[in-house]
Amino acid sequence: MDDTDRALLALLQHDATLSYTTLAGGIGLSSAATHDRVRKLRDTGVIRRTTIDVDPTALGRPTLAYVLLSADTWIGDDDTATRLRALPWVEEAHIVAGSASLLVKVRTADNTELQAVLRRLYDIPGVSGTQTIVVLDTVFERPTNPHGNPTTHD
Amino acid sequence: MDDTDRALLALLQHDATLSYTTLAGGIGLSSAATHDRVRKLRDTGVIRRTTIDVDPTALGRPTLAYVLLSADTWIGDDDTATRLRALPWVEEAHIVAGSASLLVKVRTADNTELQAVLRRLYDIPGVSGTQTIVVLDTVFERPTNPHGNPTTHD
DNA sequence: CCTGAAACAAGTAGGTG
DNA sequence: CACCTACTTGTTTCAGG
Repeated sequence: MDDTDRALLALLQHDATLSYTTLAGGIGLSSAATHDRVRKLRDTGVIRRTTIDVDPTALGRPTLAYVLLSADTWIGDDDTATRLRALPWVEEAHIVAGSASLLVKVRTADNTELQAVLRRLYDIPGVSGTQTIVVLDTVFERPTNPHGNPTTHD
Repeated sequence: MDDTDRALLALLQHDATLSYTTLAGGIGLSSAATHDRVRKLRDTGVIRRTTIDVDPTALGRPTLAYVLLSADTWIGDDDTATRLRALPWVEEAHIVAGSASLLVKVRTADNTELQAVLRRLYDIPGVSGTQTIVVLDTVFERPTNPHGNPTTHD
């Protein structure tokens, strides 16, 4: 993982349809060497997958909310994870420190559907309460920055 | 946007390197028709871009936290957005309802770096306080589900 | 890491219900 | 209008150095 790899990752994050020839031009290498590096990044798991970024509004889910789940038992187990995965509105689930146990990211069609999802979250065994943070507007969402932390060199 | 489009989106979310021939086989259409549909999904903005999913740990940012920013003035303006964008640790920023004004997703190398980012967030004009939710473990992160809400047909 | 060639996919054109 | 088959252009991928 050198600077060339990081440059490659940045280019591919921005547009993964770029040809190896174009990528090669961007980093000053031959197309074959570029190909080799990308293959290695895939094989080592740095690149987890090539995917598409879909507009949630176009999919009928313009409403976004973060829900903090409180629990009276441990809900960081596999069963809870399985139940959360079964809910198509849940995009992320994290075990968190603090008074809540779990943080989930939820996308729904509207507030009515959000309410229905909250009800389903309550139905998960161990869940004793929810605190919902409704997103009014998303300022930006972007991929993890591959470049070294700028302040490291201060 | 019919079921065929949604099936296409689901396939591409899972693996955007699939050839049109393979995609075509998955949805029972010719390669050219598949190509046409994908082009339309791109042109209409349903597919925002093709990108790679990079492991944040491999990029040296294994620590994840959500930070709620309180403000004593309005911080939903362009200047605040620009300042947040300038911080490479900030992956998402949302204007939220409730006592906080802004919710930001932050990835850092460790807790020390997280602390440094919090300090920078405080430096944004109008920010009067932060509440940090540290993620101990990510259960899952996945793309927006393209399929119709299962409970719609209940 | 490079050059170069073979296998393959993307993208285009023209035609059908 | 969405789909098909057939073709051209360009890209991926793999030798060998």
